[in-house]
Amino acid sequence: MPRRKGISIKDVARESQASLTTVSLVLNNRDGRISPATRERVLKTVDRLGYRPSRLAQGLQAQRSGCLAILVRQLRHAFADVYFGELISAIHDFASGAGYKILLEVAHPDFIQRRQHLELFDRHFVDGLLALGVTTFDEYLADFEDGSRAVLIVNNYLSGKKLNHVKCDYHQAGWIAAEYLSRLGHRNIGLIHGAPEVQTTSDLRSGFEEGLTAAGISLPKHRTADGLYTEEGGATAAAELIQRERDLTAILAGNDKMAIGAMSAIKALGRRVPEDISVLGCDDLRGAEFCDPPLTTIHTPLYEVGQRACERLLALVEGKVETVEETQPVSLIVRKSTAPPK
Amino acid sequence: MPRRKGISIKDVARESQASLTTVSLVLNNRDGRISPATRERVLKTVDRLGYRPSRLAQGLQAQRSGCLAILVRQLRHAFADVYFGELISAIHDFASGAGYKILLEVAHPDFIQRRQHLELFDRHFVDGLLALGVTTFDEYLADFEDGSRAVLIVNNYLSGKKLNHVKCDYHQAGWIAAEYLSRLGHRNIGLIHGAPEVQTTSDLRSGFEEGLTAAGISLPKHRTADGLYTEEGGATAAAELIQRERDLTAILAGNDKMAIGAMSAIKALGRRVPEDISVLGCDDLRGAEFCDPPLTTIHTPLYEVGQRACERLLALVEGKVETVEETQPVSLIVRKSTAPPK
DNA sequence: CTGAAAGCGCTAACAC
DNA sequence: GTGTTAGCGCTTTCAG
Repeated sequence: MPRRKGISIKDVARESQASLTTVSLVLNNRDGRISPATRERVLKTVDRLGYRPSRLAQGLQAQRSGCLAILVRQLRHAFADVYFGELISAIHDFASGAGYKILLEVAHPDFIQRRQHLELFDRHFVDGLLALGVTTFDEYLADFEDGSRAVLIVNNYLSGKKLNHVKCDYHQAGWIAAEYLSRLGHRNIGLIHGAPEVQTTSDLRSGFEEGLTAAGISLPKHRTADGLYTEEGGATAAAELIQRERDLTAILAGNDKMAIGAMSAIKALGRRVPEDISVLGCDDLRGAEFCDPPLTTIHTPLYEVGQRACERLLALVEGKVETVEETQPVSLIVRKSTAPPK
Repeated sequence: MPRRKGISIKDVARESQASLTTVSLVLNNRDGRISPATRERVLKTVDRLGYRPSRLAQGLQAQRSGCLAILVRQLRHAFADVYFGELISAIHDFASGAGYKILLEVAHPDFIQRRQHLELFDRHFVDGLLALGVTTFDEYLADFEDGSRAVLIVNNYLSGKKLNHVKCDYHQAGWIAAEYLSRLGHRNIGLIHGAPEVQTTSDLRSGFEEGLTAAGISLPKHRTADGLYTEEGGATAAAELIQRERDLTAILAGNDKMAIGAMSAIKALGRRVPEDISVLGCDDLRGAEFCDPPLTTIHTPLYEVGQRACERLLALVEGKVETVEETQPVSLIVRKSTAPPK
C-alpha cells in the first residue's frame, strides 16, 4: 500500500518561493501585510500540492486538540438507543458546524478506574467533554467539580454537585402531566417511573406528585412501579399496576419506551387505550407518533438540548463562561392515547 | 475557571534530576539501559506530579493520531439505529482495547463536497476509517481505491470497486432462507427487500432466488416489494404483497425491522403468524427475540463483524496487510414466526 | 548508563 | 512586506 507522502508547509514555502511565515500568515488570513501577488502565489501552490496543515502540529502549538468527547454511560447497546442517538446527533451536528470533532467514549468501570476521564484532558485528547446518561452512581464526575476542565452534563444533573448542565425541566413535565390527567377527570392514576439513580426520575416524580396533590389526588406507593426505562419493563410495570388496582384509569410513564410497553401490556390484558386506560409518555421521540394509538406525551426538546449543551460547552472551553446551569421548558403533545375516563 | 497548569516532560526531568531522554526512555519501557535507581526516581516523580504525555506531541513525532474514524451514512437518526449501534459498539470496544480512540463522522453532502473524508487523513485527524451504511451512491469512496489510506467498509462492499471490506454473507443468507422455507413446504413465497442501492440487498435477493430456483420455485416480480429497511416500510410492503397474492404463505424480509413491521401488518389484516403466513427476518438484532411471535431469522454476526473489521483496519493501518476482503458465514435461528403452510 | 541536540509541522514574536 | 528564529512536548539518534 503506497503511503501518503505528507506534504508540509515547508514544501509549500519552497515551491512558492516564500518563507514559512508567509505561508502560515496567508493560510490563517493574518495577511493584512502580505502582498496580493505573494498571497496568490502561495494559495496556488497550496492548491496544486493539495496541502493541508497537520492538526497535530497546530494543536501542539495552540495547546488544544479541536476535539470534544461524548462520554456515554455504559449500557447494553448505548449507541443503539434512540434517546442517546438523538442527543449524539444534535451534538455532532453542532460540533462539526463549529469545527470540532467528536470523540466517542463509554464510561465502563475500567475506563473510570484507569482515570481515563481525566487523561482525556491531560493528554490533550479533547478540549471538552459532554456526559450522557449520568446517574448518581457516577462518582467520578466529582473529579470535575473544581472546574479546571470543561465538562457538561447533558439532560441531567447531580443534585448537590457543582457540575455544569443543560437539561429539560422534568419537574415541570411531571406537573403538566398531573394537571392534564386530572383535568381530564382521572382520579386513579398510576406512575411508571425509570431508574431511581437518575436524578430527573425524581424530578418528574416530585413534579407529578405536587401536581396531583394540587388537584387533590394522591399517589400511593402501590400506584407506582419501576419500568427500568425499557419497553419490556414498561409492559411488566403496567401489568403489575393494573393487577394491584383494577380501576386505574390513567398512567404516566417516565419515557416513551415504557409508555409503548405499557400500551402493549394493556392491550394484551384486553383493555383499550385510551377508552379504558389513558397512557401518557414523556420524551416525544420518533416512534411516539407512529405507535398505536399515537402517544400523547410530554415533549422534551432533546435535539435543542443537545445543541445547546454543545454550544455552552464550547463557551466553557473558550473561557467565555464559568458555569452553565440551564433548564429548558417542556410541553404537552396531545395525540390519541389519552381521553377522559369512562 | 482555574485552567490546568500543564505538566510536561521537562517538569518531570527537572524534579527527578534526570534528563528528558532518561524520562522518555523510562516511560516508554526502553529502559534496558537505565539504572533501577534512576528508573524508580523518575517513576516516583511522574506519579507525584501526575504527569501524562501529550498525545499531540507524541502524535506529531510519530506521525499518527491514534484515532480511527467511523463514517456513518447520513440517515435520519443514524446514531439511533440498532444496526449501526451494534456495529459502533463492537468497533468502539475493539478499538479502545487496542488503545485507539473513535472519532464520529456523518457523511452528509457538505462533508463529502469539502472532501473532509480525505482531510481526516491528510490533516492527521485519524489513522484509519471505517465506513458504515455504504451504498452505491457513495462515489466519494472511489477516492480510497488507491489504497494510500487505511479504509474499510463494514458489513457491505461495492461491487467493481477495489475497497477493503468485512461483511456477512448475504448471498448465503438468501439461499438458507429459500432452502428453509421451501423445505417447510412453502411455494407461494414473497420477498420484502431493502433499498436497492445497498449492495447486500442484491446479494440477499440473488441468493434467495437461486435457492428458490433450486427448489423449483420462482420469485415473480409481483411477489417482491421494497420495505425501505424500516418497520413502517415493512408493514406497507407486506400489506401490498398480500393484496397482490392472497394465497401467499411465507415472506422473507431483508432485515428484522421490516419483518416486525410485516408481522404487525399481517396481524392487522386478520391473518395469523405463523399459522397463515410465515415471516422470516434477517439480522437477529435485539428485538427479534422479544417480538410477538419471536422472530425466526437469519443471524448475521454483526458484533463479530464490527470487531473483525476494526481488527483488520488496524492491520491495514500498521501496514501488516495490503487488502482485506472477508465474508462471514450466517446461520438460521428458528423461533416461532415460521411454520409449514396449512 | 545518561544527556545533548535534532526534528516532527506549525505559529508568532521579532527583526529587517 | 517578508524572513529568521524560537518554541509547543515529545522521541530518538548519537556522543560520551
